[in-house]
Amino acid sequence: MPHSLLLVDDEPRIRRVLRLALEDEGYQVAEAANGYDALVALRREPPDVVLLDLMLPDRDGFTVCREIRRASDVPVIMVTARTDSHDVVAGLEAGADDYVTKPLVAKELSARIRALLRRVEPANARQPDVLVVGDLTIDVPGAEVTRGDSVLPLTRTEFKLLAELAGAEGKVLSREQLLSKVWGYGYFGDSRIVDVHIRRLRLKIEHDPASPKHLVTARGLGYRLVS
Amino acid sequence: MPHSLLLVDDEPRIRRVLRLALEDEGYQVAEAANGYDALVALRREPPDVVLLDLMLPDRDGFTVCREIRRASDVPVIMVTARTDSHDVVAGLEAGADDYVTKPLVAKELSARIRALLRRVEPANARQPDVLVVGDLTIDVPGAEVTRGDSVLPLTRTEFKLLAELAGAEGKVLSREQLLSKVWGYGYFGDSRIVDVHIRRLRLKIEHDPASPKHLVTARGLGYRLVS
DNA sequence: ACGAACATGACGGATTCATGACAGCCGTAA
DNA sequence: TTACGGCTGTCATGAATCCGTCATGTTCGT
Repeated sequence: MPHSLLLVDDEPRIRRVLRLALEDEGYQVAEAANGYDALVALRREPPDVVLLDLMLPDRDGFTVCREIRRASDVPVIMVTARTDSHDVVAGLEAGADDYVTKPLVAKELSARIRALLRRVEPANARQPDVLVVGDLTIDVPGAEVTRGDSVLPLTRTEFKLLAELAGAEGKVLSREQLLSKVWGYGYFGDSRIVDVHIRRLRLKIEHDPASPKHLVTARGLGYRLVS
Repeated sequence: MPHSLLLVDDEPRIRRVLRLALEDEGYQVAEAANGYDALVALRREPPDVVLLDLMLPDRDGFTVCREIRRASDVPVIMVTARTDSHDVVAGLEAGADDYVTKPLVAKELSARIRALLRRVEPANARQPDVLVVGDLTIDVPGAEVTRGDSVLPLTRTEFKLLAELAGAEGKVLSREQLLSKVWGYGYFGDSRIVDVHIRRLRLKIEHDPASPKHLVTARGLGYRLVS
């Protein structure tokens, strides 16, 4: 899913130029023409980053930035024609994360947005890395697989294999794909080793390993995990 | 406690000017004259922010930045005379958080450092001071572990190890991760040392050290602390 | 029915970890 | 200063178990 930006500037022409450039970089762009609209848009549809011009018709950008900060932690980049160092300091003190001056190069703005997102994302991406397939619960960071409340005693290779298959649930993964993901790219042994570990996995996770219901063979293609 | 900066620049004169200006702003400044020294200083005494010049005698700043990123998440601000937008993009892509051009105004640099710290600090400060795992209470600032109302006599290394594992409760930490967190990045001995200290910890915190219930080994992966 | 692809079971070598012992180091107390 | 005790890193050993390979049996698609 693309990252969303909120572009706040009163000049329709500048908005249009920036929007096109940023959409070209793969962002989804919303617009606001003044501080009030910006705050409304911010609350209605929180973007990943706000691009804020300093000169706005209703109130100046510093004030808007402080008001944004009161309501949200969203990253703010000030985009303005005022190159004075004093303004930079004021902008950053008002709570902005970055301050770039017009005329600006789209690539640079995009790079700054990425840098900021790179810094902010991990805090938001606090989703527990737990996969659920059928009655199996796969705790990736904990390297543990549970069914009901019993822990399945998987070995390292078995766990990695299962985790890969579960991460692509329903999709067929070829032996080669599994080899490179589980065993690493520098492996030159027989790809039949996958079969053996699949079997060992089946013995542990299938109710009837002889006729697997979850860890299914895709003859001639590879294997597939279904719930 | 003041924030610490690592200033990487080959020009002694520039270092002196920046150091004075930044100390004036209340920062504690360490210096490195080249990329190698920077990496050494980084692992010996991790700063809160790195200020990195692009032109260094041994290797260029982009490379140094990437090498820093491989070992650490520390905020990096590139400080350089090269104003070309292409360099800005390259610097940010190399993992830098910000890019400012000389000649620079101390107040602006300071404001950018503050903005960056403002963004980064909360992520680091999210670790609570007292961790509770099972019947153990781990007082991190007090460096004390209690069970019930008796204090467990842990050594410094044992305590750090336990604190790291408790901070990532339930997650498997590899020997390498533990080595870098407990022993520091600059340790090149046998990683089996982790095993030995794990054992010593078990003798002190497990009721039956021969079959550990809390400090569990994840064969082939590392260790994990569970309640 | 045939060949190819996969399943199955077994085996030996290789990893991996637990455990106990030991020497160097450091700070403390005498 | 010296002696001492506790902490740390290293090592050797042994046991557990994991992994890759192979030989053989079975199934599937054509």
